[in-house]
Amino acid sequence: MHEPPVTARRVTIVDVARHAGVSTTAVSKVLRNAYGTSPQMRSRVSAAVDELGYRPSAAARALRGRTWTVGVMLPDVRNPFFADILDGVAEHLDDTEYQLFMTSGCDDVTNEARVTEAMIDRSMDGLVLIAPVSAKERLTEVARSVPTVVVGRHGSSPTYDSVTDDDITGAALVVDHLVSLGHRRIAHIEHHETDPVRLAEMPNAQRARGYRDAMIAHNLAGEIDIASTSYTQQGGYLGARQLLARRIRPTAIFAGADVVALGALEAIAEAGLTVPGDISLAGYDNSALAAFGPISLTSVDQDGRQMGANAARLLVERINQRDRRTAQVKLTPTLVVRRTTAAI
Amino acid sequence: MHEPPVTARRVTIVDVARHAGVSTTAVSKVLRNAYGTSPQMRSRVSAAVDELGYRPSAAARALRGRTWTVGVMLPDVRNPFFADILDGVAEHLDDTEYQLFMTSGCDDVTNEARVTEAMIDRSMDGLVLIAPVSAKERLTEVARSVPTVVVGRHGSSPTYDSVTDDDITGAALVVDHLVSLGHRRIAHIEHHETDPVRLAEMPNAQRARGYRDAMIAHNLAGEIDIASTSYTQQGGYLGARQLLARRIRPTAIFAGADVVALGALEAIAEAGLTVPGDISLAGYDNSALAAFGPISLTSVDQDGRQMGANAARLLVERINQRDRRTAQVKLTPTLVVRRTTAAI
DNA sequence: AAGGATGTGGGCAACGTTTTCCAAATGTTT
DNA sequence: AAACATTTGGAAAACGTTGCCCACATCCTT
Repeated sequence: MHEPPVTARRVTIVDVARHAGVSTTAVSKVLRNAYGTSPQMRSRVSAAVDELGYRPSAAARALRGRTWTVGVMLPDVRNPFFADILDGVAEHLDDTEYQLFMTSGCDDVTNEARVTEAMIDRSMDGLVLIAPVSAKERLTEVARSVPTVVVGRHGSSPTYDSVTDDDITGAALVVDHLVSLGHRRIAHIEHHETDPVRLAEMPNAQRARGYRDAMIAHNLAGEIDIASTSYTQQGGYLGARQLLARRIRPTAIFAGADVVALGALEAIAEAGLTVPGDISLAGYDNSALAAFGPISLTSVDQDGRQMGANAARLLVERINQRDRRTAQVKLTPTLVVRRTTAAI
Repeated sequence: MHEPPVTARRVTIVDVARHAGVSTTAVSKVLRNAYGTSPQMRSRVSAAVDELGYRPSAAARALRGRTWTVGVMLPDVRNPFFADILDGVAEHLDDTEYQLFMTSGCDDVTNEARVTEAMIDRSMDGLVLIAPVSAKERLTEVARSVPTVVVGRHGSSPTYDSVTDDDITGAALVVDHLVSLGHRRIAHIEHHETDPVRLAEMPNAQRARGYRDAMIAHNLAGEIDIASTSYTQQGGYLGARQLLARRIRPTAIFAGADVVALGALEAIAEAGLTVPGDISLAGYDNSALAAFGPISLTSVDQDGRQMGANAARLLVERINQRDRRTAQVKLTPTLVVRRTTAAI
């Protein structure tokens, strides 16, 4: 099928003004409900807007001030935890004029730079960066040119707000739970990290630290056993294989993320062992996967929705008041016990 | 004396022009490598651009021409199949100047309207609409004002291109497979649909039709049995319960989507039956869930990546040539046999 | 009744690009 | 050497908003 392009010219503020018999200034004022408009004019302009089906050009607005657009940088759409955060952001933003756009697949520093640049180029009013891996200076720089909230990365900055989960507490919850079930040989699969800043700021590093601290607190320093791979299903598989090959096998594994636990599940099944009969397993994130019946994974719940909502709130606040002090919101996780952990 | 402003002013094309000692026109030409620039000028301008770290304002560009932005409307980030499509789009677009932004959570007509409006307001150069539910007239209207590709919806339009999977063939693949295993009582769980246009265009309706046609082709018209619920886990659960309550139980269930199969799995387990011992089960989409070891679901693979890549290709083509005829790309699915289907 | 406050509406200059034009310089053909 | 074609670079007008002004009309004080 085919149809010649009908070049329907866009309805502009000028058309509305002419149609209502007022100036463009007047229309603009009504649209933004600015000071200096009589009820009579307001209704005339509104009528014209409706009749003509006028919509303001965000592009033109961008040149003057706001675009009513906020960008969310997502490392990976496939991670359901990020989807929770997104829900929270979206929910909060639904009550406002802002429209949310997101990007995905920013797994490295180069991509992150490209995406943040792209968002700044498009004059977005605010940015939410979820679990960014860029250098701190880079983030600080970005936040200097546009209001920014960083989610899921510890540490404070003079230019951006941040929202995190208390990963140290979360890890401790898991260890406490396993210890209370009688476990002592509790191993951990972590995401490998060497860079000092990232060791301090990335959630994975905090979880590993929380695990260590909690083990020590339970007088189990000697039982600390960490497989250092990555926060992927593959990483979980490999990590679990490492741990299962130990001379004395752990009786419980704390995987740093739910996807890691999934990979571990495969490795455990492959080794002919059962969960939680032979070995207990806990994850982190309480994603939909963890809740899924046949899997039913004990996991730490971060309430991503809440994190997202907080991020959106902070962002809107900062857009409206750029010079207010930065804030750090830290939420407390909870443990959701399911069927992959049991008494020894 | 006043202090200099804290926020560094943006570097504009004027700054570059001054720094290079040429006109803004010249800079613009070099940037877009337009006709009428000497090699000497090109190098001077490029040097100035680099030295000043200049980046063109997409906002300003939008007012004149392209924004180099394409928008992808995603119904739901949580559906991993959509993520595959997204990967395909992103992969293809990475080779171009275009930046991709997406929205999610457009589950109804109102939201879809809001999102498409928002994308048009922001002068995006092109739109990819994934499995939209809006009325066809609405989509046609949108496509009239901006190049648009619709993914996952059958039927052709004079204004937009479309990319689909051949759902009828896909459904037939499942039926053929089950018949070859000796099954005759093969039931189907569909997403309920009444609207005539949607009945013709939505993938779910096509799958139901493919199921019916294939059954008839195998002389099994009398065995056709459909539970009409929805493409959700809950829908799968309820649908399977309906089917299991039949006087003569089906020996195989073809679920219209992987999530539906998951729900069905729960219902089957609840009824004290095993898969594939008592009953065979197949899904559609070959999502990561289907591939996941413990589940290992037989499913139809749509190659979302390929669909996305095609969509991106068509979109860029149309952006560059708005009056070319619309095209419909239909891809052939394949069956991935796993452990939920077995001989009777 | 004069003066000042307040309310109401519009003119106009940005904002940062792109895109015609157009002029000058240079090259090529008679 | 004149006429014409091509190349090179710039001036200036959009594009659709917003926000700072200013002008005028009312209304309220003294």
